Amino acid sequence: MSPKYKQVASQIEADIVNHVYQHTNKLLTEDEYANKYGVSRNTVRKAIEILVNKGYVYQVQGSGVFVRDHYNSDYINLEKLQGLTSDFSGRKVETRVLHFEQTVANDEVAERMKCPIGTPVYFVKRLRLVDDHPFSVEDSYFRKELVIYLDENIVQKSIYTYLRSDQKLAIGFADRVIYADFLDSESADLLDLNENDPALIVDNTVYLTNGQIFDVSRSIHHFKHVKMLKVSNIKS
Amino acid sequence: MSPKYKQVASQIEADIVNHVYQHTNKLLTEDEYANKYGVSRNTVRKAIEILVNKGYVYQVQGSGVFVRDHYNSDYINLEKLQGLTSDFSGRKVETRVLHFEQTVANDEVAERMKCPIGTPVYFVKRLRLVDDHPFSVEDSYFRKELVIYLDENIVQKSIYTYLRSDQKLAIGFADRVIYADFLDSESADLLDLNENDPALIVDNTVYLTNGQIFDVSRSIHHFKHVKMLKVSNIKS
DNA sequence: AAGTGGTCTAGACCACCGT
DNA sequence: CGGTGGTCTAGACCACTTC
Repeated sequence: MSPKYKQVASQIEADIVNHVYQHTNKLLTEDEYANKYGVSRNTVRKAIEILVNKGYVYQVQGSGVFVRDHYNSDYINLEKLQGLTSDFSGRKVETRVLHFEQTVANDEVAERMKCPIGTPVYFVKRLRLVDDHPFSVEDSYFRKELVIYLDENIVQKSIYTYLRSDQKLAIGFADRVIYADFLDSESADLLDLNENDPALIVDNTVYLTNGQIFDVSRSIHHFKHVKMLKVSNIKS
Repeated sequence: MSPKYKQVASQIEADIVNHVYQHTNKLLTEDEYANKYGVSRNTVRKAIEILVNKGYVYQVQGSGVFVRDHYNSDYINLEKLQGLTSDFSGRKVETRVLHFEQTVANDEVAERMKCPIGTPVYFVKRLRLVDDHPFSVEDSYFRKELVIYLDENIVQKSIYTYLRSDQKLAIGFADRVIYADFLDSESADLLDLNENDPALIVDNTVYLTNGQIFDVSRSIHHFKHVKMLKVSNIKS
């Protein structure tokens, strides 16, 4: 049972997607939603806050909440963390596992994971495709003591759904560092590009709620097909 | 007079920066802050939310709020929108205006600004340096009807501080699209790189609170010196 | 069982927008 | 001036962690 503010957010989001507010681009007032859904105004405000962060709407004090042009389905939204499938809903998203093994952290991985060299880890190399175009190559390492079990079947699907639901892993937060570099020859082959083309790279570090790092990954993206989007409000 | 929750956030932030919580990495409880500052618990929660978004702390239900390793001064934090000076506090940040003119939107700018071709705009080209290293080249366009006035002196300093304080412009929100591409030869010269090296590019679109676009810019970053950071929590 | 963060309410008052 | 979002309160109850 998800909390009320998320339910309200989903309902309003569905309305937006279905162009309910098309005429004026203006949402109902907070009081109106509070009545409509039988919740308090603060709950409505938390719901709207989610939509603001997802880039669906913007708020104007004294005036109302308005629908924005929202970039649909062409960008990786840095606000959402659920993975490609939700960013590219309606498009064909495919994952190929290129390599899966149980190994130990070398010096570079140990540094990124802040763990000793030689710590047991799972290594997964995957190629992601969107609409049959190679999209990104991802190298992931999972700390074995923390994820307990992983195999090639699980890795083929959504690793995070499995870790969260089946393993009950308490995932806390993640850092992503975004930068550009020359494309290496191996990734170039996989992405159908040339060595030394530009590459858009994301280094991802995922922490448990207790602050331990259990997953680091590096995604090398196809520079022609991948753009990231960040929506900002001028507050906080 | 800024709202209470921002004041509380600043105080706690100062405590964190001054290593007040170093021993345990644990903040006070929400009730303790509520008492300490004479505010309600919800106000404390809004304050902590800001710190979470800035990547200073993370929350664990039933346990407490904990200080994180925070990346200081090496990355552009995508959460903050205040510009380079605040990201690289303590380092030398320099801006050189390469070009300033009053002109009209061509088809590409008109498309990005969603305005008619021929709309009067200010064009500014600037080179940014950090610690004497070329950092990025930025082309900006401002819609003349909306910013009213701009000149070479203002453009040398913080354009946004001027627009906000002096022009009382109601800036609402901004989109940033991040991608990689080949470096063009002009930018390569300015950044002290070679043509066709990788480039990390950010297309920025800034809206007024009424939804109008008044500024678009494209920043071409030095791929060796620039990394962007996004901190995410596993909620919303 | 006690401590602590997460959700939710009902209501008050302020700040800003528009007519 | 009325409408609408922004801030703030005091208190209740739930969910999870820790002991």
